[in-house]
Amino acid sequence: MDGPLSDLPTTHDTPKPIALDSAALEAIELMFFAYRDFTDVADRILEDHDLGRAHHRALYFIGTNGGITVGHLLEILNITKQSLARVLRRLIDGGLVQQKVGNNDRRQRLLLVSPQGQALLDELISAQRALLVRAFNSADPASLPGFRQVMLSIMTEEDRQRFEPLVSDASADRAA
Amino acid sequence: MDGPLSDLPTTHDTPKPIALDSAALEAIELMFFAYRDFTDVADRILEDHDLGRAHHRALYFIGTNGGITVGHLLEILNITKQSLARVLRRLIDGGLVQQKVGNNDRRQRLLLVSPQGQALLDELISAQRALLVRAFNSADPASLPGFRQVMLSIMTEEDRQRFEPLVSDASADRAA
DNA sequence: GAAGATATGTCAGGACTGTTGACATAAATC
DNA sequence: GATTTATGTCAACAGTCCTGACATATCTTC
Repeated sequence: MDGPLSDLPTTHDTPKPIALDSAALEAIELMFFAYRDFTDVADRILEDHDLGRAHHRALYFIGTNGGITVGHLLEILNITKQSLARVLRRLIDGGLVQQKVGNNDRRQRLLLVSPQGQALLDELISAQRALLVRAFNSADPASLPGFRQVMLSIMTEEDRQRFEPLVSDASADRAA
Repeated sequence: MDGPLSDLPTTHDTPKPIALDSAALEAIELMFFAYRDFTDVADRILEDHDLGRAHHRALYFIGTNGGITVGHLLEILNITKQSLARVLRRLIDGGLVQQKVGNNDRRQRLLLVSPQGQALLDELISAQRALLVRAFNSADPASLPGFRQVMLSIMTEEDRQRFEPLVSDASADRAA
């Protein structure tokens, strides 16, 4: 109906289930519109380079995981190697990504972004980061941890673990 | 270059811009993984009915806006009428959606979900709602308003307005 | 060292979803 | 009556994902 902590129209108990349920219904639409507008700022940049979202995703994870293997990238993206191959081909042929034979395992093709690839990636990240910083600034600063916690909770356990190093950082930090 | 109130990484102040900036970088990935896993639960159901995400979106907004016009649906989805036509054709031919001539304007084709369409939509909504309720339960209850506020702030002003009736409810409520 | 497993690449074909451009019809509006 | 609006449709193209099959090079194991 309305806000996440609203209602309590009845007597006294089971206040949470009802509130969570209506909050979840609204959240379905929050996810749709927020994600669409979030990806939109990158899509506009990608258009200028005749690239799609799939190229963006590959470029992003190669850029933030320099030297990543094809297999690991496939695990992150959760697509087939044939799908990735097409995308990777464009990125490599376009000079945005380079390959390097693995050091220990010569079957591996380690992926690296070229300077041009990094330039494009910087542009994409800046645009999305700017959108998010504006959003964070216009929201109550106290909203941030809540946003983060809910987003993490929505993910599968497997995906959530990708963020855990950052989480445990805080607790394991002072051990140094 | 970046955030509206950002940088100046020099002497002593501006602690927030830096924090917001790194939070925004992490949020790029939060958006990617959370949205993917969120859509995944619906995708699995859609597979059983040989429908795609586009059908889900159309069915959803028809179901939650009974009697919506084609034009209004196009505005919400932000796609071309040719794209929608293909999707709508499947939904109508499959008996999930029905059309009705407009009352005031007989050019309009008002869209309505059939009982079967509602059954599928219920299934889809239940699955996503269950995922979100689980997420909300595993997160701190105080996280919810923050999540909502940030998601709203990420959207364009136009999309945010779709939620405003709900927002202003709280402030205009006591007027009754 | 031969056999099997692994990492990667590629060809072929199909499905879904989005786009542009062009045209058609019916009904509202001026 | 002329124009605009709401909707539908045909055609073609692009991007992204999938399945299935096969090929090559390089580990790993017995």
